[in-house]
Amino acid sequence: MSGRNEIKPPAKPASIKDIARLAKVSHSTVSRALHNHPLVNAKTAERIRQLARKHGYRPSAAARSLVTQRSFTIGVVVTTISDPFVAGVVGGIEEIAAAHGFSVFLANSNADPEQEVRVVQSFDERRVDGIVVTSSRVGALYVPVLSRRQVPIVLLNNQHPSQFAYSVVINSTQGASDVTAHLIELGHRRIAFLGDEFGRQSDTERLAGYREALTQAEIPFNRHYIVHGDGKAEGAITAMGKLLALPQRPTAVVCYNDMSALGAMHCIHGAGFTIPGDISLVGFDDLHMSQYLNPPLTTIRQPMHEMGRLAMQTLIAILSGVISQQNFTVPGQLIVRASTAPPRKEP
Amino acid sequence: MSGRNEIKPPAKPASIKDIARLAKVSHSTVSRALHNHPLVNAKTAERIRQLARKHGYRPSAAARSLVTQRSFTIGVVVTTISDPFVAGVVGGIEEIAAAHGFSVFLANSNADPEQEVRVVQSFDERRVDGIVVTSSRVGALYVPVLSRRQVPIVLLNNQHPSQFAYSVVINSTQGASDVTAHLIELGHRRIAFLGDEFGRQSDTERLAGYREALTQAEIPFNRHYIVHGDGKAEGAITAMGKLLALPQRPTAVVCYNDMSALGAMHCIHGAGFTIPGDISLVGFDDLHMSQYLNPPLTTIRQPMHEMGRLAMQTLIAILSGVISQQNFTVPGQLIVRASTAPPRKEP
DNA sequence: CAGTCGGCTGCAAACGTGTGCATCACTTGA
DNA sequence: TCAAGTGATGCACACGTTTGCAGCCGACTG
Repeated sequence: MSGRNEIKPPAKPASIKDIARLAKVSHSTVSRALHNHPLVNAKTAERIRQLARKHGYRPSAAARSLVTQRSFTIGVVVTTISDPFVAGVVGGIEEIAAAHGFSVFLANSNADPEQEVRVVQSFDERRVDGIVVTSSRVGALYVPVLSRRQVPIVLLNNQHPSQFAYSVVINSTQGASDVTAHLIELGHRRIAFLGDEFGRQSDTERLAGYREALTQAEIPFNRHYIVHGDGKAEGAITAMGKLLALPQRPTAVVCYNDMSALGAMHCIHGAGFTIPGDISLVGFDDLHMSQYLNPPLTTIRQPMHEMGRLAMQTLIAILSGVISQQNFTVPGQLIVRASTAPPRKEP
Repeated sequence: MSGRNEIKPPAKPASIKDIARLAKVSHSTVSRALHNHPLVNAKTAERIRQLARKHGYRPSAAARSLVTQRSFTIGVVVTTISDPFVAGVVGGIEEIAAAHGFSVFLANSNADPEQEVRVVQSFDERRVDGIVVTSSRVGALYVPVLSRRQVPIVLLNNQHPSQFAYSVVINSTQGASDVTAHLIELGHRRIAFLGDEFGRQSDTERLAGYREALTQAEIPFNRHYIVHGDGKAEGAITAMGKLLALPQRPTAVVCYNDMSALGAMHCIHGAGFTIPGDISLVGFDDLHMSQYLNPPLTTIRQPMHEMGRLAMQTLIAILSGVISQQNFTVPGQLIVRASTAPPRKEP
């Protein structure tokens, strides 16, 4: 927090009064002309607009929002923008925001509570009109802001949903169930689950979906087949190692997400096994790269871009006073690729 | 550009005058107390600060920047945040920005000129203190803003550098030369280059580096070994297909970036060849996933996060009035992994 | 010809903050 | 006792907009 000192101001841009002086009218008239207000003479208005264009006049958003009490900005908090899923979501948010004249503030929290507090303060000072929180573990932390300033908050795939906020979530249970069912249909019975120890809500739900499919097929649950990584490739490698060390190895693994599947894939290949020959592998997300992996990954597609769009559309609806649905659950779609196949025949 | 109408304002937050009323002092005193100005009584100041904290007072950034003529915001333009390289850069920018009390506006241009104009206008209205443009083809487009308002602009890996702006670029020539030399050292002589038809500056430079290494080793240049994709996996697949169709296939391929390498890898495997057995493959970027590919990818590491940090640090230096170096060229680092090996012995 | 009305324009206040300058109370020194 | 000085505070203006209201001018009506 240093360095906010001794900073020199840039050149001053043209103000509405400058334009007024040039047009020989009051600044009120200029304001009205630029807003196409009907109460200003058509010819004068056109003359003013031309002058404004000529001098590259841009109204100050700060001054405007001071009087209108609306900033036309929203804040987006993410754990890290380097996560490809998060980046996809942010892309969707930004697209809709821009189309409606909103600018978006992006802030990384790095899952650091102290940093999250700073982000909230920053958004508060900026008087953002709304907030989207993606994949955070502490979305609830943002609720105080909401209660004080009535700023609508949309939680996207939050790990700790609050009933006081709006939300957009993937149907984790259904997705995990579908992908597990797909493996069962192929003939697998020794199916493991590689979760994310940090993914509270979604990990629980995906595990539930996995178990649901097992139950449905009357396959007994084996607790040794449940291991946990960190939702990234690194943690998945260790976790996958544990599965490979089991006396009776699984013939298929359901991974928490595609990045975990990538790590697991790396581990499996490193140990000299083949996919899907020795082990079938599935992910969750359908990241852009997943279709090009070797082998291409079977997974549950999470429409990240659309989810981002939906979050922003919800925000705009709320701000427009439209009564919006509180909670959206979007379905995942099973994408079958070459990383899954029937298990090898028992010798 | 619809929907900026009929939007209801949120609850009004506490203002400096509210705090002043509660503390029974003028708003000037409150302002000074919160800035730790020495000319206010220590006890009064503490009392005011407590009151402010108790009522969750946050000064309005808009009002402040109106009088100080500084917004403590910067604008970041990217073609698409879904590009993992771009996301890494933005992460670095945001980290430094946050540490210095700056907030960042993120805008996607989608490489659409019309959209770029809108972004410039938006940043102009918001009175951003600085701009970072990443991997754009039209960075020059932002210069008019600079000339009118003296807003410093830092171009990061821009495809059309302007001598009027600051810049941070990867040393593409050196990187491509190093990675090509690595292949030559392994014994390859039939080396192809798979470029990016849209990457003006960087494609030219990487191609130059490739040729430089060939010349150094006295390997004749073969124009049939030059093909172009689109910098993404999709385009690389088609381009790689052309190389595989050649009567005398190359034994190694230098790709424009890791995403292209991913596509090429997919194509090669799809055609039944092995890596690095039949063909050695190298990329450029060292994306996070690259180390986990099958096989792990040899590439040039581009320190994206650090480049983002450097860009933001440069911006802050300029804003602080420190005379900063105009152009930074950062070196790439050769990372050797399993996608490269000596060529198979000729039969 | 006086009065009214409609179309256009300007005045002034407000939004929330920072800051130069005047002011006030009180202490100190001669 | 009075002048000067010191420390703390308030006044008032500025920043660049938006907007309710008053006012002006010309034309039309009775």
